[in-house]
Amino acid sequence: MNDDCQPFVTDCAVRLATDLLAHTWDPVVLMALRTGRRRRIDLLASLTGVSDKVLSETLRRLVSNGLVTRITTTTDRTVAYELSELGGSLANGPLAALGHWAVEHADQVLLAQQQDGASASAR
Amino acid sequence: MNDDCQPFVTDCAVRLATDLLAHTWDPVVLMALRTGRRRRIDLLASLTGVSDKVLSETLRRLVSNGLVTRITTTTDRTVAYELSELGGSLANGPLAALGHWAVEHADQVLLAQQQDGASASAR
DNA sequence: CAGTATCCTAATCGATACTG
DNA sequence: CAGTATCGATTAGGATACTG
Repeated sequence: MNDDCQPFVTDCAVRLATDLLAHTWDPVVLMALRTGRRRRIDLLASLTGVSDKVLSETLRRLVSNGLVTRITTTTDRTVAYELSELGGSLANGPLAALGHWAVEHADQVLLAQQQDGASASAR
Repeated sequence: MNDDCQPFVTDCAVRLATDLLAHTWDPVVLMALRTGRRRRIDLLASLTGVSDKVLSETLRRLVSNGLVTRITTTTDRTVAYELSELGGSLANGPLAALGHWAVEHADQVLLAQQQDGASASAR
């Protein structure tokens, strides 16, 4: 897939993971599903900013990648999504770590961006 | 920036981090810089698949976000890039964790993708 | 409700050529 | 060497309307 990446395994492997999270809403949906099974409409309501279409694409992609399981209840015909074991290991491990990092360092990132913007407009 | 995200802080905060890594080569360059200061042309050679232009954009963006520092040696006029403290905390922390996760779970992801592809083409 | 189909805009990425 | 400019192809994402 990205076999042409490079030298140390993890340098290249990280591409596999970041590709999994590359689409804007993939990581957000994974985070949202950490608390348990959710229905499509619940996700649509709780994730401000996702469009109907994009959420569909996101869910389909997450299912395709084996991170999320689509559950059809035969009794009342409802559909729900939940993290697979694989998805859970990603969401509760590295993804959560990324979230914590973001919380701790957000101010530094925003500061750097502002400074850059300021110096750029000063040119 | 993405203040309109949502309920639990980390659900939204993760967007800040994934946005930082959203562009294909951002995480790869960060990983490559973990081993120390590198010159632009070295990166271009060691990262198979990056185009000249995209590497430039990537480096500029990483510098803008405060993750990478651009170093100009006044003596011999060379230019090099290295991780900032902020970038190091990301690359050696959560990003490395993501790399390890990818190494351990790559086969599962690829398997899921293949199965999905197989069932999709069987329809 | 879940999910798909269309249309449209903006942004990425690659290739190539060019400047300091 | 570092870095920018331009063109073209591809794609992501939003809005909206429609089907099972």
